[in-house]
Amino acid sequence: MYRLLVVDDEAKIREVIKEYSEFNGYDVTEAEDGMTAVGLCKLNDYDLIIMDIMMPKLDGFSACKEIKKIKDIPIIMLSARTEEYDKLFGFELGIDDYVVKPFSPKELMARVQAVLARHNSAASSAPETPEEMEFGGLVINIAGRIVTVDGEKIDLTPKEYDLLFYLVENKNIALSRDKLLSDIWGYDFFGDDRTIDTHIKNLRNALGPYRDYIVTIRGVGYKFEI
Amino acid sequence: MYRLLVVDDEAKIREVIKEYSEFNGYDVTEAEDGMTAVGLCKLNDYDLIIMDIMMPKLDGFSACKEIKKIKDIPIIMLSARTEEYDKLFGFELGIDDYVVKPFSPKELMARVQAVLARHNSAASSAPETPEEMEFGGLVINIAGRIVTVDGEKIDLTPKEYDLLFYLVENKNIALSRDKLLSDIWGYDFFGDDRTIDTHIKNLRNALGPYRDYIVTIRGVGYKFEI
DNA sequence: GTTTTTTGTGAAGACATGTTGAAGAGAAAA
DNA sequence: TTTTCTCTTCAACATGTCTTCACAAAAAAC
Repeated sequence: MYRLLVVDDEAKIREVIKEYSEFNGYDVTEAEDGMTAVGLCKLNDYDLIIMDIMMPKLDGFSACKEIKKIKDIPIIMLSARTEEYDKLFGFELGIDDYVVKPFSPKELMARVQAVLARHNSAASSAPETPEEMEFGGLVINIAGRIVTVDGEKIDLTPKEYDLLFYLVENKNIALSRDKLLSDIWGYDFFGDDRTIDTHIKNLRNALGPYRDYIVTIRGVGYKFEI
Repeated sequence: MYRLLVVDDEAKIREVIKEYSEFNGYDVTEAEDGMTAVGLCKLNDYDLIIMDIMMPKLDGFSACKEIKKIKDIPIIMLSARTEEYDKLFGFELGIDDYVVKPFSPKELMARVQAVLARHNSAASSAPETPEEMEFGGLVINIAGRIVTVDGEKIDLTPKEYDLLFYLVENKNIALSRDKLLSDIWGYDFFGDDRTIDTHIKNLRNALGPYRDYIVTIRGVGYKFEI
């Protein structure tokens, strides 16, 4: 049975979350401020923490920071504030998901389930993504971020590797420049579309005999075709 | 404009919800029991239902069950009872959100908005878009933008592909040149109608044995007939 | 059957897009 | 700070694509 820690200063919110969580078979502990939450984490083990940002004594971000120092427990943040800034800031601290108030219990539960599943599959030795991907003589070692061409290791810059990996992950799917930019560079990148072209060029050159795996789709973008 | 159905036996509650909803730009229909609500749902379309649990004739849970059989309308439940049992049951029946009385109208409105947004994005972002469309030996791979004729891949220019895809998407529908132009080329295209004819010609040639799927409708335009 | 209207087709110029090398800006490492 | 590596932008070039046009062919109207 999974153990959840629910941290919020509003009793009503805690109660709703607790009831839904218990219905879903989770064991719930409540805490009403960040300080208490940190203390509880020192002494007990939890599988997941659902925590509000705005709290007395110790806010959610600070509490998150402290907890992450002690143990690697997945954290879902609650917030009434929708500003992007919070999200970014939070994610850097290792937050696993983010739910904006008012949320529906159903949605929250779905996220809890997703985060737990993600964490478990990562911890257990049954990864969804294989260690390596092979396409003829092109081998991508994911854990090591190493790419070999006919057994020979090739040098790729970080962006080149990310681009290759993304293309391969979505092989046989036409990917627009827009999508590539927002998914690899991030939605906050406001540069030129054509940057991709240059990286594609460099990547193709690096792939040598396998350069043709990367297919241009005129008027759209690129795809990895196998 | 969104249409809400408010179901509660207390006129005062209905009135409050109606007032706030209309202020927020929603169109509201009232019903005072579950039986009436089910009847209304059979005959009308609503975007969201706000329903009390405790009602005469047919309680909220039973009504919810009945309505879900008919149509997939998001439902927000109201309840004065905080017992677990209520929530559990509701959860299983596919309730989208849950508000405990006494609630603040502001909170309820926020939830209405959230549920509507979620439902809409879910509906629009996950339509039944098959991976492939087949018409005899003509296969269109949508994700990869690849068209094969009797297993053989054919080369299509961007416009040719877009045109084919649009025709197929609207198969058996007569499409005027005007409509084709504005929907494929964009409303800001001020060129010649006859441009389409040339593309149709090229597309037909590319389709080889399946060229006759594209039918000319004299005086109007073209259609994909299957 | 002839004329008129509409569509089919091939060719060619105009246009748009992708490729590429180079260079400077920027970030990371020394 | 300096050096090195990476990323981004730019512009010239090559190539592919689109649009237009003129005429042929077909269908409809007279």
